[in-house]
Parts: sequence; C-alpha cells; structure tokens
Amino acid sequence: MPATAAAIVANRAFPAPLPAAIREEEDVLNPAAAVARMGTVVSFTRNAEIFGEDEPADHVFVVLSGVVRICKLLGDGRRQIETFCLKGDAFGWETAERTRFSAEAVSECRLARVKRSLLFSRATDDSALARAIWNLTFTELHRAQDHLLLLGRKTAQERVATFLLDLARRSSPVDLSEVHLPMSRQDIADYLGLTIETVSRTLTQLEGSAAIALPSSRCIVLRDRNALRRLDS
Amino acid sequence: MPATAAAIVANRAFPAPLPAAIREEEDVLNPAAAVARMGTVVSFTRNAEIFGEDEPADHVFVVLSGVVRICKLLGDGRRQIETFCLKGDAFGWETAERTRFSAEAVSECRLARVKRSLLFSRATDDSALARAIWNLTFTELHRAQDHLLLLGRKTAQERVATFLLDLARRSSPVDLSEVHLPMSRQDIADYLGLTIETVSRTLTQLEGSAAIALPSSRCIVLRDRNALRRLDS
DNA sequence: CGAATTTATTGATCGAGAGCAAAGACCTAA
DNA sequence: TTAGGTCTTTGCTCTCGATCAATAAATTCG
Repeated sequence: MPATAAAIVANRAFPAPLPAAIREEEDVLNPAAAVARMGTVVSFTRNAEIFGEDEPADHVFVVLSGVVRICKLLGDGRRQIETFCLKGDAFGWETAERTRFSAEAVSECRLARVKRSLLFSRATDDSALARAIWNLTFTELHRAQDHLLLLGRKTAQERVATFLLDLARRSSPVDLSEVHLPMSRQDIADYLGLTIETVSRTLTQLEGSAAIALPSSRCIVLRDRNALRRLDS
Repeated sequence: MPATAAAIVANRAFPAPLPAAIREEEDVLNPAAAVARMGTVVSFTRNAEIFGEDEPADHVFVVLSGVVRICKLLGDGRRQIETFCLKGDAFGWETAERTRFSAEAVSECRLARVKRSLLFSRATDDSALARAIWNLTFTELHRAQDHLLLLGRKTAQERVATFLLDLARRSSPVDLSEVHLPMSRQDIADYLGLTIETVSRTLTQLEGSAAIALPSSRCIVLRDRNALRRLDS
C-alpha cells in the first residue's frame, strides 16, 4: 500500500510552490509527502512532549527525521506505547476535537506540522489527497492490528523477534543487518507489553541462541534472520 | 464521531432508489448507511466463514443484524480476535488486494455486502462518501488502539470489566443493565488475550464482589457499573 | 422427552514473566 | 580524569494467569 499512496501523491498537481526545507526531503517520505508539503517544519528535543493526552487536536504531523512515540497512560504509572513513528509516518489523526494519546520525541526530531482544518478542507475538493489520507490512516490500522496479535497471543521471545524484524524493515530500505535502536529498553517494554527486565533477558537469550548480537545496548546485529522469522511466525 | 458521520450521511443526495430490504433498517445504522445502501443483503449462519485469511479482498461489509468476529490465527492454534462487529459496524476494509484476517459469524447474521471497486470509485467523486469511509476506518483504529492498551497493560479483571462495559454500551442505546453475550467464552478469551478458564474465573470473581450477576452463562447483569468503571480506569 | 455432545465452571498445579535488589555499563559534566 | 547520574543487565523470588483434570450446565439430536 505504500506503492498505491506513492502513486496517488505522484499524480497530484500542486498549486503552491513547496517550502524549500520540506521539498529537499521529499523523496524520503513519499506516502506522506502530499500531507507534509502543506505544513511547516517544527523541531523537538529528546523526550519533549509534542502533544499531551486530551488536548485540542488541531494538527497532524509527519515525521521528517527522528523517532516519535505515541502513548497512553493508565491511572497508575502503567504506560502503553501504541506505536513508534519513523521517517515518513504520519500521526495525530483524530475524528474528535481532543487527542486520545500523547506524542513524545524519542530522539531529536523534525516534523512537518499541518493544520487539520486546512488538510480536511482541501481533501474535500481533492480526492487524491483524500485517498492519501485514507491510506495513511489505514496503514496505522494495519500496524495496530498486527500489534494486537503480538500483545494478545505472543510470548516474550516472539514479541522481541517481531519487534526487531519490524524495526529493521522500517528503518532501512536495504536489508542491513545492523539495526540502531533509537529508543530505551523502557520504551521497548512499554511497546511490547513487557518489563524492561524481560526485554533485557530476552535479548540476552536471543544472543545466546546466536539469532542476534549486541555490540552495544543501542545496536543490534541480526545474525540469523530466519531464526527470528521462525519466532515471528 | 458517530455524530459527524451521521451528519455527512444525512446531507448526501442518493442517485439510485434504495433496495427495500436495506432501507427499512436504515435508521439503526446511521454511520454506515451510505455504504450499506450500495450493497446487497447476504445472510450467514452461526460460525459460518464470511471470508478467510489471505483471500481476494473484493467486498466491504456492514452488519445489519447479528455479530461478526474478525480474527487472526498464529501458526499453531493460537487465535486473536481483533474485534467483534455489531449492528452498524463495517468491516473488510483493505488497501491490499488480499484479506489480512478472517471474518466469521458469531451468531446468525445479515450483512450488506458492497463491492470495493464500486465503493471506491464512487468515493472519488463523492467527498461526503469518502469522508464517511474515512470516519468508519478511523472508528476501527480507535477501537484497535483501546484494545491495544487492554492487551498490553491490563489485568484479567480489568480486561473483563472493560469488555463488559464496552459491549453493554455498543449493544444498546439505552443503559440497560442486562447484557446478552452473543459469543462463547472461547471467543471472549481470544478477544481479551486470556484463556476460557481465566475468563470464567474472573466472571465468578466479579459476581462474588457484587459487580455483576450471572443469571445464565450468556446473560450478564451489570449490578455495579461504578465498580466496573473503577477497574476499566 | 432423555441420551449425547458441546460449553462452562471449579479445583489443583505449574511456569512465564513480574517485581525487587544489586551490580555493571554508559553518559555527562566539572 | 573522576564523580554523579542514568540506563541496562543479571540474580532471586513471587504471582498471575496458563495448563491439566474433573464436574456441572447447557444445547443438540434421536
């Protein structure tokens, strides 16, 4: 479906000249380019809050660089990270007027910020844009559905293996075996529905079974993708 | 957001006369009515497969009556129910050409079946329809995100309480305290990421703490909604 | 209607992952 | 460079929910 969205975006005629800062990065975020192009660039430092839970939902964002986590908190400290947004991902879609989760910068990041009202009013006259928005939303739904299966039915090893393969696939177009982890163990744990200790132990186990190597805590080498895929099932 | 979708639907001008069988039920499924109206009625018996995993995705469905489960299987027997679709819910949205899960009738049910190609080609010229489709998709995303939090971070009691309140809310517009469970314990377990035994035990516990009553296995009386809401948090 | 079969409940035990604690690795700053 | 953080790993114990097993209730069918 990235292909479909990209095609739609490519076929659009753009009325206004592109802001230079965005145009130069256009190639790297095809599916969301039509949306990003309508926005302005904003930057956030590590751990900065982009928006909080239950705030007015006025903007949609597209990641230009860096990583963002989308999370929900439960009364007590418990936190669930719904998804990590990487370069080219869009977030902040809402039908209601208030946000249902918070968004925070995992690493330094640059985002394109687009006014929701502008986006949706343009989409009314521009069916290609409407379709692009639908595709982006749908991609999110797919991700959430896969995440659901992982949280409901997979073991710790399966969860970690799935996570690593997914991150590797999304981080780099080529199948590089060395993967950089932009997020902390706590972030990974809150994404996978585990504790930091279990994430750490599981990584050690996978290293023991030669599926991965851990040259440093934020760098993982996928040594045996098939072993991981077997766990991913 | 049902209000938004309903408003959009109400404002549409419909070119073709409505099939009588669908028109008579129109009032009960406002948000999805615009979609349902374009389809034909099909019926399924209990446990019948509506479509399987990885089949051509040619149709979108709207539930007219009965309940449908959307599920995914993991190599071995493990099953995750992504969602239960009740009257007025739409399912079968895909961007790819193949389905990513299966859909089965939980109870006898009647559905409106709509050709995807027709739906999307009409949406190109009809921005209100496009918006209605986006809203329906987005409602699914919301549901999946709440489900994610439940599976990742909630205890068995919290999961069951959340499920009961959600089902009660969706089953009936008025706050009826008696809720009929259309699905088996196995279905509930596979939705909540638990086992049938744990679901059963948890219901017994909730009965013990006077939060609910269980006159029969498929009928639940919500005796203390606040106690349940406290668990739902 | 009662026998057969499926579905739900309850009990007893087990184990994956949580929780707690301590040690080790890694940053950052002075 | 060292001192003071933070983040990660590892060990030990405990708990919640899974698993195995046996009834009990509900449904189906002859």
